[in-house]
Amino acid sequence: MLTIGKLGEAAGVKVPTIRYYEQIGLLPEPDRSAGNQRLYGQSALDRLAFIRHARELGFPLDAIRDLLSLSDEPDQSCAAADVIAKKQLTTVKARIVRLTALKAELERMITQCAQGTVADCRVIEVLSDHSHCAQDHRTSGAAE
Amino acid sequence: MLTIGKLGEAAGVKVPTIRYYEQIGLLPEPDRSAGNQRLYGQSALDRLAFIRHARELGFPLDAIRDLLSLSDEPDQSCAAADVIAKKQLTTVKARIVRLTALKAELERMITQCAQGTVADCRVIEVLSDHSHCAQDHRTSGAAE
DNA sequence: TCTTGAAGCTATAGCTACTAGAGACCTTAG
DNA sequence: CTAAGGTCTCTAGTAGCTATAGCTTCAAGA
Repeated sequence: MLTIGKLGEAAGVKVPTIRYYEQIGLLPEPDRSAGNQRLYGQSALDRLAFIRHARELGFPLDAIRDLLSLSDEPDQSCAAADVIAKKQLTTVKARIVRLTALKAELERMITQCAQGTVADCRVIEVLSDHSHCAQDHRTSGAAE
Repeated sequence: MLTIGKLGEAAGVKVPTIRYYEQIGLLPEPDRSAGNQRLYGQSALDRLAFIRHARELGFPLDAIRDLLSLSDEPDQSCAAADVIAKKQLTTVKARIVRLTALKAELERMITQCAQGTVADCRVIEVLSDHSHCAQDHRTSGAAE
């Protein structure tokens, strides 16, 4: 049996986050010790690792909730989980495109900065005037 | 003179967002009409466009606040602006590395999903068990 | 056995960067 | 003059945590 601290350590999740996941119903309420402290078994560790891993993959908690409900009912089709993963892949691809454009823009700004005064600073100038943009980075969604 | 709606349209920023920026001190309090409505001039438009542009490049509002205060004093060195931009570039680069690993992982998951039941669905399995990961995507910070 | 310090508990508030809603008021086109 | 739509303030909500306060419990050393 693991205390919440050990569980967090094992799964790589901070203690308040575990309590938060319990609060929003992602993790079931665990058994308690005689002194009211949470005690976790292997299944909680697996579930938490699942959640953490999905978070790392960029899944929002709602999608994770769906995935967990799928795995809680193993007779269901995997198509639903596949749909979720594909949706995430689309999001991730879009973010990469977006960030790559931002990177180019930032690099351009920085290399052109002559280290003089603010009056002729490229960083400020580029930010002030959209016409300086090498690419139109207004088109692919929010910057995050 | 522009009303808040026209200003938002001109800068590509939603009206509540403008009021929010004013509230947190990013935009100065504008003059008001006889009927208490905000009226903006060119300088507000410039400033708002700057903010929006910096947001699009992923700068957090705190960094934008710093950049704005720098641009208010054009005789200073622009080294500080350079530092802010470089920090942002580092963040963006890290996110790209991270998201690229996630993309590979999701693609692998999807191709391996046999479209059967959840019991043999790799999507669930891969997310449950870190050892299935093609790359270690644990190393480069939070998923956002 | 006692004690001390870490770890746990609940509850509440705060964070970023907005967004949405309620209900009243102002402005402008027809 | 009226009606529609823009604007006003204020509050609360969003995601996904993180931090704080003030308390209790647990494990290890003296």
